[in-house]
Amino acid sequence: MSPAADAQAFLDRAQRANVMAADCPSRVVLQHVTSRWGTLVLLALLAGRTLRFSELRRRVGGVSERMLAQTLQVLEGDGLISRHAHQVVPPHVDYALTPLGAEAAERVLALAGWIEANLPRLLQARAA
Amino acid sequence: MSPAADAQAFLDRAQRANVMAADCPSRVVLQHVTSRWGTLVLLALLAGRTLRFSELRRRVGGVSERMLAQTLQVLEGDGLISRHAHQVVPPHVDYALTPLGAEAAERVLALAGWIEANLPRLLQARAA
DNA sequence: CCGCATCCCAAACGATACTG
DNA sequence: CAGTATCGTTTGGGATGCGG
Repeated sequence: MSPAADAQAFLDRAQRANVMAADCPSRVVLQHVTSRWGTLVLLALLAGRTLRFSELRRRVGGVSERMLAQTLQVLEGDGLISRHAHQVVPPHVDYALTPLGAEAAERVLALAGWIEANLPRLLQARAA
Repeated sequence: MSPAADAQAFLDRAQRANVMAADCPSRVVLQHVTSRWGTLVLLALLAGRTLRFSELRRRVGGVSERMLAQTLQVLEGDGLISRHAHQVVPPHVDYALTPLGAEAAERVLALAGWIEANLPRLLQARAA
């Protein structure tokens, strides 16, 4: 297959992105955003505007340092989170949502908020 | 602590459910809904109304039999999916969203749809 | 205070084979 | 067709210690 055809195939896939396709790049982003700690980090930053590492760790109940650092790196890699390290002693690093991240976080909030609001219904359904 | 106080504490937690708290039951539901295959199964059923096991397997690209069966059981346990087995040979089992599951799936669609629509921006951000 | 590196265990996952 | 059982591999994720 020619490079031009390769490029066209890539653009076609990118244009009609489909999470149901196993090899669509949108799957990867979806994994990151819906990952165990990814959702909670996005929610914490949506509520808190800009937070330090330790503040995030306190707000996201149960997360370990390792997982928080790793999650932040992944989301930063996707352009959803911005990281700003002040060069001081002791270290001081701020995290915030990018505009892109804020849009994603709002959708996550819609889902998480619905779950919180409907938890009684969900627990009742679970019992049955 | 008295049983009455215990019960009150439980109700308080249930009433103001908070996914940021490590021990909130809403966390469990969030995990299920945002799990790797959970999101895709919900999306497939939202688009397809009612689907058989093998149809779901075909629509959710890359899922194994094992994981699909397990995911369906979990979501059924949460009351988000209904399962109806016709007693015939060969077997015939239909899956569909419950009203509760449809509400959740719509929120998942909002998120997944945003990712699909903004994939070019996301891939560009990733490159930088 | 931040977060990287290492080690290690447990859970998740996929492939295959098998059953009603 | 719709699963279950078993196995082996991969990944997730906690604990600890170190460096900036």
